[in-house]
Amino acid sequence: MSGDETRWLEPDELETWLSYVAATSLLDGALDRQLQRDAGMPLAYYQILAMLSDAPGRSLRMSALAAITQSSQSRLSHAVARLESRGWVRRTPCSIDRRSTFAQLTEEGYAALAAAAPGHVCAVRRHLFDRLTPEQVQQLHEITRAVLSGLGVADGDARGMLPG
Amino acid sequence: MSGDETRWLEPDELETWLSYVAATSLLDGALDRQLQRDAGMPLAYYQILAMLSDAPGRSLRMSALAAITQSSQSRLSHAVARLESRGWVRRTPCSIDRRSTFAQLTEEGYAALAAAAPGHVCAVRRHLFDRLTPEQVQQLHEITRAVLSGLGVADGDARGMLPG
DNA sequence: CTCCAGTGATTGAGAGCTCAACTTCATAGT
DNA sequence: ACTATGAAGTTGAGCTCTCAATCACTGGAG
Repeated sequence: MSGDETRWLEPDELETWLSYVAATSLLDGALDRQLQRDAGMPLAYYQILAMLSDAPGRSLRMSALAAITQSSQSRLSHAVARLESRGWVRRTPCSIDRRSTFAQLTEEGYAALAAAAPGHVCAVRRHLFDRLTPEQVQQLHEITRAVLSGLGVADGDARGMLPG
Repeated sequence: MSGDETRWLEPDELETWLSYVAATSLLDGALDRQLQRDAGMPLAYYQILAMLSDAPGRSLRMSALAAITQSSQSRLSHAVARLESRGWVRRTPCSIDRRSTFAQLTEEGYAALAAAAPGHVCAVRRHLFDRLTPEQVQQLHEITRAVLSGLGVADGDARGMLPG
């Protein structure tokens, strides 16, 4: 903490960083707004429903669901409570380990996801994949994998997005 | 809206997308937590202070500040109100156009930014740039530029990050 | 001059998130 | 069996963000 040896960003790194911040926050905002407007749910809820729909029995332990959605347990607990109040998710206790709770997608939840999916995927295409060459998609994958490995995440943790 | 011609994501696109979502949300969370812990401010506030510090007179119109921080006017207004209550920003009316308001960084605000900057830049390095090759930095810049152009943003809008 | 559409900014309500407790339960050590 | 440690999940308070409504002002059009 003594001495001033901070390595500031190089000009090209700074440009990249500012561009990254702008792009990710705008992309996030655009997807969030699209889903909120057309499906009445924020992006975070869509991701929860999508992960559940892809799990065996459309059901997962809360802690597993938190892990694959990059969410804290507290955040997930609040979110599932709200999803449950809409009838999209049902919570059931686990008989093996009575600390655990399973979150299961209801039929209504599945229907809401299925209704939201086309518009969402279309928005992801329009804003991201339609703008990139196949090489850039590959590069982006490598880059995000590198970042993830630095944040202590094993690759291939997250699965599924399509309902079906 | 009739017919089911949704173009779902290809397997490699899906992989990339999931990896992207995980990486960006974790990176965002890590930077936010670092700043909140070490400097008592969220990332969004740091970005506001940083943009102000780089402006002539350390001062910008609210609408200009909103634009370069990718923030809605409402969000910025709330944020600046909170920053003002901490003494980090001062609001002054514009005499030319009396609808406008200038936000100016105070000395205390500059000091808070200067104190926060080393830790923040270090975290950006650790989590992002230290994990990428120079080619990947270049690729990331191209990719984010492509995304920005699709969201109606002219490049080079945002400037500055370092205090000084 | 008067009216009016549009811009800059603020406000309040409500939704969602974070952080720090706290409860309940499992398990390893003694 | 008894205790300690830690994991799973929930809760409440406080903070930030979004959305819609609103206020104040500007710049024309008639």
